[in-house]
Amino acid sequence: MTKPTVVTLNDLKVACENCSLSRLCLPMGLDEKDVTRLDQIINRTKPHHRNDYLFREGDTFKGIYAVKTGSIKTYISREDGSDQVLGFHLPGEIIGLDAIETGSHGCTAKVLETTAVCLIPYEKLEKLSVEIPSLQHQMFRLMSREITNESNMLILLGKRNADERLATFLLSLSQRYKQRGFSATEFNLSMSRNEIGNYLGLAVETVSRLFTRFQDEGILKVERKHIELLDLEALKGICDSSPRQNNHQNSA
Amino acid sequence: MTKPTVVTLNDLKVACENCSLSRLCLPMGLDEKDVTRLDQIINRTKPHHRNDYLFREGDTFKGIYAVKTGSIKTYISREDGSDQVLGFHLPGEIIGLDAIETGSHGCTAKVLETTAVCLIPYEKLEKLSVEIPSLQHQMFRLMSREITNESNMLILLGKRNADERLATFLLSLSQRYKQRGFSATEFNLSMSRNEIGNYLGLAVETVSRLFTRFQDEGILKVERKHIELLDLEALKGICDSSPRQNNHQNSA
DNA sequence: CGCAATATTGACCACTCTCAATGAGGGTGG
DNA sequence: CCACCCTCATTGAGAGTGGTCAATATTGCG
Repeated sequence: MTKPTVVTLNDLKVACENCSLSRLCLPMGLDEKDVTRLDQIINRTKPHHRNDYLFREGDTFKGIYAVKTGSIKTYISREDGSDQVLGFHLPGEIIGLDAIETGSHGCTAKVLETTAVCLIPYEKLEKLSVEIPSLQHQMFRLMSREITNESNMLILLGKRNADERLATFLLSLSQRYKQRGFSATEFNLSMSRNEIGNYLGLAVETVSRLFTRFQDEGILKVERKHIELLDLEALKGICDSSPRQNNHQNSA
Repeated sequence: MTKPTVVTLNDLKVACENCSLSRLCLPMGLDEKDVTRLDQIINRTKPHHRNDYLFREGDTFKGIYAVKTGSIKTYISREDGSDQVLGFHLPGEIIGLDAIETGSHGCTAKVLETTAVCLIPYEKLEKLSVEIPSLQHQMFRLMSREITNESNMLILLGKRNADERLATFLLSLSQRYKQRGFSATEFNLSMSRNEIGNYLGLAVETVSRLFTRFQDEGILKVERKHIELLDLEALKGICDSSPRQNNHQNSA
């Protein structure tokens, strides 16, 4: 059974500061030798700049990326030119796990601001996972976490109104920054209003209006990219409000 | 790199007919001895009946379930009593991968109709994956696939109108049944209208109205649980229609 | 047989999208 | 260094999709 230790993506985040997955595994029982082996397969890449692509839809899958600093968005394009933003990826987070199955990327990863990433070649990672059981264990957990994250997103998009979506989104950013040692209440939004709206299934205008309203209500202060969360409790309250529809499908 | 073979969940589905994961691995290079080992760790359980629980939110994670026959829904409950259906799981599909990380289930799995499942104890599976590299490989693919599936769902909920959601849902069922060797155009809906609506982020009434309209338009014929898809091309056409909102967030 | 759960249908309305115009930065080039 | 432009953000007005409420089948189960 997986031990419910507190060790998870958090630790990976710390690890990534050193452009290494080492600390991801250390607490799982990896010895120094194994850590070194893991470090050795990781490619350090030079910093990427705004609008660079880490990979595009259809690209051959080379490996997974760990964000060191900066931020990345992943999205899928449709033929008609419309996009769907799948996620924003902050330092310490992993990108590309969805490409393992098919061997090619199903989405595009675009750099939002100057960003440093590590590339972990998948073939080597898989081989190493066979040799280092605790690495395999951690990989399973990482992917499991990803599935859980997406499930949470499904709830947000399926049942939440605009207020709840934006509040949830802001709290998510807050928490993720906090875990990384940054301020939980003051940070910069590296993505545009349009990208936020796209991600949350809302029109840009709705996002903009909500920012204005939340600000009027004293919940936050926002000035272009800079945002300050003044009342986290209020935001949490918004997230917990009653769902848009009270489905009674728990019948049978 | 993962080889883009056609071997994937499909094969697992066939495998599950024998209440075994064996055939999942056979094409990946497992020899007979390994297959036997895999078979040995799988628990065959007696059939479950409508409204039984495979597991509930908070239950300790014992292992993943493979659906042999029947169907399962997974959902998350909120304090206020409302639910969010996360998915419907047909024969050959896997449930519970999201619980690996935390060691306890984050959602509830409820039986929709008389259903047979296999329980694959996770600890044993993980150990075996270390010893059988191609099993580990397949596990990674399985989880990756799950992530991709959920991403697709995000698009559906984020950008699609009611017509597109229902059409996509029906085609998904169609395809999954087809892969299992059942009819792609005629099957029974084991879930209620309410559960469909909940899953798709729509009100029950909307689902009901859409069924009626699709029927009037000659796209399908539906009688309570029984459904017949008369015009698959029309359904596909509905899925490909223009998105609800034409976001231009692919600016930068 | 009767009640409860499910499904269907109609009327109404609210949330959020769409369309449109304006404002505010940020970058580029003269 | 300023003018211009282009993108992004904000704000307003109107419309439409789909949710809510309610009444009525329909079915299935005890």
